[in-house]
Amino acid sequence: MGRSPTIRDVARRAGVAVSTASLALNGRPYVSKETRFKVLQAAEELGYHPHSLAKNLADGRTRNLGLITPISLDHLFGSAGFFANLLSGMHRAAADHGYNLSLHIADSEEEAAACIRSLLRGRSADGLIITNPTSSCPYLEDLGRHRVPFVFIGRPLAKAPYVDNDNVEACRLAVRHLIDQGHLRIAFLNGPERFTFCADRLLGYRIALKEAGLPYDERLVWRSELVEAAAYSTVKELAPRKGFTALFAASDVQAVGAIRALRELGRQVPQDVAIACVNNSELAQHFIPPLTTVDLHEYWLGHWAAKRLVQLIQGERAHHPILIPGELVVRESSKGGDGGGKASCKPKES
Amino acid sequence: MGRSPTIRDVARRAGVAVSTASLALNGRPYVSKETRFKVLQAAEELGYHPHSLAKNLADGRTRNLGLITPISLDHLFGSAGFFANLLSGMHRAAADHGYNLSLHIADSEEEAAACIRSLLRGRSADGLIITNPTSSCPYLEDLGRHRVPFVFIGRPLAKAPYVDNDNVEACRLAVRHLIDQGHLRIAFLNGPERFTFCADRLLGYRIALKEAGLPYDERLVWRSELVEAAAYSTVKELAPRKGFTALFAASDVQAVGAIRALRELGRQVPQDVAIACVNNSELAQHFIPPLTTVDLHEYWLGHWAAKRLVQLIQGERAHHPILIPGELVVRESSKGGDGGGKASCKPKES
DNA sequence: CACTACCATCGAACCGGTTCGATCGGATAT
DNA sequence: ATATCCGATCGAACCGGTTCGATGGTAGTG
Repeated sequence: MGRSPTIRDVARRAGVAVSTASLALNGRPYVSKETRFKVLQAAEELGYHPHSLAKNLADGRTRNLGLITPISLDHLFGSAGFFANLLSGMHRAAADHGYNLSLHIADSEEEAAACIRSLLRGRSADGLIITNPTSSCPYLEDLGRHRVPFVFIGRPLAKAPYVDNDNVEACRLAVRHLIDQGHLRIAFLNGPERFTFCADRLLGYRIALKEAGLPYDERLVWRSELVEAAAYSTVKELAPRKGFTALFAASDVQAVGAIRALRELGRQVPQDVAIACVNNSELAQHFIPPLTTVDLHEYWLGHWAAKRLVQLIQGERAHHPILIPGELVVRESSKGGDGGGKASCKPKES
Repeated sequence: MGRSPTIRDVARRAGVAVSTASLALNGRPYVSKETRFKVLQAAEELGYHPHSLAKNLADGRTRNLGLITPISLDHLFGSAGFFANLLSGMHRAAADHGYNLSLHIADSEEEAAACIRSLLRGRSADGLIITNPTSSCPYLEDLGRHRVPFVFIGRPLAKAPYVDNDNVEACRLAVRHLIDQGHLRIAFLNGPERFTFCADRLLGYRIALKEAGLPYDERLVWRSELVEAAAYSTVKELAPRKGFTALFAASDVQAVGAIRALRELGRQVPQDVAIACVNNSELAQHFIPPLTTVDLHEYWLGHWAAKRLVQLIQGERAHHPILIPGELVVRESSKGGDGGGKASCKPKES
């Protein structure tokens, strides 16, 4: 078997010029019905399929979206499941628009910057999706210079297009739920300040309190890294001092660590302390007691990130951020019944 | 700012032919020191960076590895964390060899087949990594015809190159551990027969029993889908009948379901029943009690899959499968102390 | 000194598509 | 009947690299 047939082979067989064959194969106008038919038939007979690289080089589009994740996976929002769902939605949206998704995992932000630079220089992606933007974002300058569209996943500090969970509303929902259960003093185990989503979650917490006319007590707001052990030791240290009947954790692994600490302090969940958290992972589902939590719909986060990026590539002036609503899932850890509100997956544009 | 400089710009500026510039830029022989220097300097001054698409088209290599995952993510080995780690290792190995990783998630095997066909026809990948092969593998014919190298992750039924966890040994280790704890009647909650890794896990279970001189009792081998609810109902139904003091589960979510069922049957873990399982996920770590399990080192699974694929692309006759050893992680659910054996990450070639 | 090797370099062809400008013929307008 | 326009088609240039065959010059060998 020889090499694969090219468009020239098709043209020759159909008895037309190469340019005509190209027009016919791409379903463009200015080709007569008969010619189009001849060309398509020739292509069919030869088993012709266009060479994607050649196509890309010729028209200057790569049909590629680059996903850059500048954080080692085990730290990604404290949950690998999150990432998997994100990917799934992103891939679907990309594929729906005829784009490939190419994956770039970096262990540090510098590595991510290097990776981005290399993608830009090689002109190997039509657009970039970048997760976990931080305050430094060393690649911003490069991005601006090369005029390649990009979208952040997560709220960046710099002014740039992004898609994020509606963290404020997610937390408002969860805390509101605890309040509805009759709790008046609700502790908040938040994540590190350096994450913008932690700032947003704090805001949601405060709004819920305010709406209910409850005082905001700084002494009830704690911080730990987004891992079980850190949450455990933080709670173990700080919990004994203050009176509270419920605890809201910024992530489910933190909730789990908190619960372990509380138990050792002689307080049972949910009897003595009600718990709610964010991030409906496998852990939250299967933990005993099952955790009341906010499902962040990561799938849609990924989906809209890709979709928005495609819009930008197509030249739409798509400014405003996209916020994906979360959905409260009530389970035993907060003592309530089951069920919970349904939230649609149509994002709200802020 | 004009368009990016091309190699012709560089050649012109350096006062050499395009072909010479190409040789110089790629560090190939037959270029004098001075010429090479002139070219590199010109490139530097112009800010030249090669256009990856053009390069790929010219030399016929895409520098792309396609990852095809023919299973919706939430079913992926019953664990998204597994997938995330897999990706991480795969990406690293691919990057180390100068390859991109492009992601293709399919919801069904037919979709995966379509995706593979499209990749092959467009000649858009130098090689393919395909997860979760099944008995049908409708794409095998296409793969053979296009002569594009590929590697399966997981043992396929057909004869084809693959990388997999050493499931047999992983399970032998875990069951052996239960035996060492003094258990004589060990139930096995396995996954569905259609997965080759479940067959392998059963084998490991049997070997461990045999080595210890324990009888194999079919009535102690159960099956459920790889989700918590299925495991729960299976154990709830079957556990009351048979006497056993330990249970080995093929995955950690199954272990969790089993534990829930056992509790409802009035048997505590680990006091009444010791538990061990496979798949060291977040869930296994943080569950109460923490689960004794086998860490499958998915990172290395992904890493070696990519590495082996690159070997195949480079023309090495790399036949034998690669098996990644697992590592037993002993936790409370099996009542033992802590620690556990260390396994190296150098794979064993069978 | 003639003959061969080989290094350095060059121009042209090539990879496989798309696109642009020119051409030609037939239908419509004047 | 002639000018105008437009649909269909063609050839050539282009995208930005790599590679191959040819050439010229220099050094080594008999």
